[in-house]
Amino acid sequence: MLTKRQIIILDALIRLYTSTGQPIGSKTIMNEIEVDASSATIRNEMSFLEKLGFIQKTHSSSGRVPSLKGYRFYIDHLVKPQEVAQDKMQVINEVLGNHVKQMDDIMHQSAQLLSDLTSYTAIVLGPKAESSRLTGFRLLALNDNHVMAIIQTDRGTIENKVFRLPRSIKESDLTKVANIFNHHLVGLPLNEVARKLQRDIPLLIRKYVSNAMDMFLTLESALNSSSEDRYHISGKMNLLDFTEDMDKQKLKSLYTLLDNKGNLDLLIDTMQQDFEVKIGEEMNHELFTNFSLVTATYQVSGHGTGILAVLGPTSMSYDETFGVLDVFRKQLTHTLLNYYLD
Amino acid sequence: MLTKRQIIILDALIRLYTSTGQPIGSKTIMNEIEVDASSATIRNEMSFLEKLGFIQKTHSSSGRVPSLKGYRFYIDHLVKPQEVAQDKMQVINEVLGNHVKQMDDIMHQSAQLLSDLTSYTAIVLGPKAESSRLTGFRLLALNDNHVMAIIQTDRGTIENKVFRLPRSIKESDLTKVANIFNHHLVGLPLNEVARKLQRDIPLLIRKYVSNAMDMFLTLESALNSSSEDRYHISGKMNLLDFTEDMDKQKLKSLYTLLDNKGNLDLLIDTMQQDFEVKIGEEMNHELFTNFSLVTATYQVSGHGTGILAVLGPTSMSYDETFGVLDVFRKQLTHTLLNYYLD
DNA sequence: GTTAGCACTCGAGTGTTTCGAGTGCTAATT
DNA sequence: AATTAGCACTCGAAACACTCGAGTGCTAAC
Repeated sequence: MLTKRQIIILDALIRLYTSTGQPIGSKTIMNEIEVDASSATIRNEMSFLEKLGFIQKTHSSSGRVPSLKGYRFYIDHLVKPQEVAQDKMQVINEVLGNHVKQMDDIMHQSAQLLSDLTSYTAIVLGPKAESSRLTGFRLLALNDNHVMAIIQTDRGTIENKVFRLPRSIKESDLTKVANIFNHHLVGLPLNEVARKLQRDIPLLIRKYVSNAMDMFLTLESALNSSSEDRYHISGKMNLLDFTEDMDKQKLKSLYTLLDNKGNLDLLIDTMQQDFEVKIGEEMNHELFTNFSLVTATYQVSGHGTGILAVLGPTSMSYDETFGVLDVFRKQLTHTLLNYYLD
Repeated sequence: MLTKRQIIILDALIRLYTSTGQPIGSKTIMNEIEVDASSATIRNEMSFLEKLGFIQKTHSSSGRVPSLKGYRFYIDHLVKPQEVAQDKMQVINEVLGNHVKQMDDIMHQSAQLLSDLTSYTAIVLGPKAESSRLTGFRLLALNDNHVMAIIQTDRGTIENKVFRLPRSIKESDLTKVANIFNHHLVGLPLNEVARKLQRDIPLLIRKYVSNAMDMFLTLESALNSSSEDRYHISGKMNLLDFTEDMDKQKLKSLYTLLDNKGNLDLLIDTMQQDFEVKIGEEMNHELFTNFSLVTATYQVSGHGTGILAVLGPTSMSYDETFGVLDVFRKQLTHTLLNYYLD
């Protein structure tokens, strides 16, 4: 168990380190904290904290930096979400309060704002209900060989895909196909829909559409895309400020990973709740050892849960990030409630 | 005017430099070229070439590197498009020959392949006819307050946007609005459509849709997006291999620029023809002084002109890039002709 | 016109030195 | 028993000197 003074020292060390980026020595801490103790005393305490694994040296006579265990302790017990400055609040209110028309715009602007305000990388996931159902399905003949499929869910998502059919199809056949789809698929949860689309439906519509495999592939991608399209990422390049230790090759891998939205699933656990922080090694990915991911969820009652995430250096200012995220989650809940209402 | 020997030396110097990246000395050139001349003679010739501005030193006793003027001369007179290796050809044929279904996929895969094969950054623009016309316009009520607009052009492009209307609108009114759109807009060139959308139409539909400004903004963005959506960029991160001289700040600017497709207009002149190369300063942008942009056009008869571009270091292998681009333009013409045909 | 020969230049790499921030330990102090 | 002043020690960063070699320009001879 840590003594009060040890906690104060650890707290000060982490605050100092996250704001300067430099290893912190005993004198610096002495000048920072209220406690009346000489640098020698603090050195003793630091040596103790090091033995317990909360802090470490970069070389034998250097100051100390927090270790993973140190950060973990800080985040679990010492973080004080920082209040967001008035001017920043105003920007957030303006941007998100503004009556934006499209869901994508809201998400996109949130991500951008979040990365701007934190100077880190922001990832925003739109709200997703646990099991949304298919409520509408339409096929629309655009011309002789182009058809548009429109997929609606009970959560307000609308996806559409245009695809070409191998041969032109009679309008009447198209209607029949649409009817079959409506009859067999509408009302089902999306995962069920995907399954039926692969198994049962091909048999049913074979007589109207001869070579429909392409169509199914496309439709399936439309169903899935709602998952990939949930990710909005912004400020990727802010990470460059924290990658001095990486070589070119690693940088490439890092950005290839971030550019490919499918990979973000690996990073972000969509089943988490409230605030969570993954520090460095906790992300289980070599490339991210020097990064931390702070995630917060937001609820839009009746329309599911979304996620806000900030990816920054392990030595990021957690206080500030927590503060900003907290404001965002509230504002976003509010904005989206309006969005779904009117 | 340059003598034959001087040209041979310039040619060898550029080839050597583009393959090693190091300043080239007289002895190296002596060993490379067929001409029978001592290193001293070559030194004299190099000194002459330097006086004319084709090559330059990096410091007073260094080897020479090509100057902008040198590259220009090389590209205008000496480039020999390199034949593409058999195995690479096969990959190209496989990927582009494969019967891909969506235009976007073709473009996207082309960009990716092009950047893979060159190890530079690839930008691909889909074909665009000089003046495509609006051939179809539909409004589709999805539910009480969501409407989908579908825009078709005579070149096969199909854009669509979903937007919400402030209040629910009668089905019949919607039809009337759609009729007005069809009557006044269909058949016109797209730029004309955009103009009318701003000026004449609002007056006409005012009585059916009270607050339609949002709708127009959205529609306009759909019209324009067909321009932004033409850009497909891949292999951005390959540029990292050629940015050792850039600081973090510049890197950020560079990638912010490339990430924002709207900015690519600045880089790529859509009115050019055949092969063109912009070398370093010729791009008129500080960030690109050490890069070159090689562009090639491809024609899909009756469906317009598209652009292939490769962005790499000024010291890139132009021979290879020209070779690859030439194969691509042919294959892409072929692939797209098929695409439009069936 | 060409070339061998040579003095000269400069960057890259390597080793040396200095400096200061920081530590751990010991002995004296409270 | 906890604290602290004092001091020897450590190590990285920065500054500096030295060497090496690839390359040049110039001159004089071919």
